[in-house]
Amino acid sequence: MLKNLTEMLKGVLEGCVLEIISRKETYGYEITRRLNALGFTDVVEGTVYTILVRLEKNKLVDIEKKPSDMGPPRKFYVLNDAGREELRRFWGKWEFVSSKINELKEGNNESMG
Amino acid sequence: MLKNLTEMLKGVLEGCVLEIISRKETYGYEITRRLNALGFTDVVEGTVYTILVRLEKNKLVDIEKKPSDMGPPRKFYVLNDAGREELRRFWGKWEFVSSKINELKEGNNESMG
DNA sequence: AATGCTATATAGTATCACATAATAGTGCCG
DNA sequence: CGGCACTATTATGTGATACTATATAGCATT
Repeated sequence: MLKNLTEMLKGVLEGCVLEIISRKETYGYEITRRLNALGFTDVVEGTVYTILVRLEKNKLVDIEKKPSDMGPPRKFYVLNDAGREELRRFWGKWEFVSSKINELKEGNNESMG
Repeated sequence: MLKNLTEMLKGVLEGCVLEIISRKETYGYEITRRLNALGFTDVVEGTVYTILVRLEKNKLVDIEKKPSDMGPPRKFYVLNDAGREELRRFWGKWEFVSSKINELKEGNNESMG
């Protein structure tokens, strides 16, 4: 698979985590597996947990601890209003940036002087 | 226009600069104007020059200094073989990452367990 | 008791875009 | 001439982010 996507994931991985949480209440370990299944095979738990800590610090999520019969207790995350608004902004940025980059890739040079 | 695209541009701005250089021999100031015209209005010269220094350090470009009748001399950049290969790899990564993110956005969840 | 899977936490690192400022050439206007 | 605007490059330092590496711990199977 493709290697070293690190830099390209900066600024989008947090948005991906927000999107995943928005779908259904979930927790760090499961989010990591979800990202791996998506194709981001090199993303590890440590990376996701730092993002989750950041989301909590920025008050974008509500948290609830629940027992698991598979191992230690899980911390479940749910988007709050601020989180949903942040997710909306993220997709707005993504639409903008990705469309511009694809424009550059396709060679649409009309905007040039 | 959209604000604070900084983090999302990490890992892609260098690729954009490579693509712009691949089109025709050009220099830092002009590349900055090109990116601004593309829509990345907040990108400033300082940012582009740090990228150009990096490209030079990584031996992805050949450089030629030429006089200008508009101001100080210009440093023109041309992709070499390594630069073209790096650009190819960049678009490969971009295709991969952007397709996966769009997949997540559209809600294609088949890949989930 | 050892291994493996599940589950979270955190200190430290590398990389990158960006802020800021300095330097310098050209042309214009007063 | 003096200042301003535009062109053009260089360099120092900062902040944000993904990643590395490690530690801790519950549960199940061997």
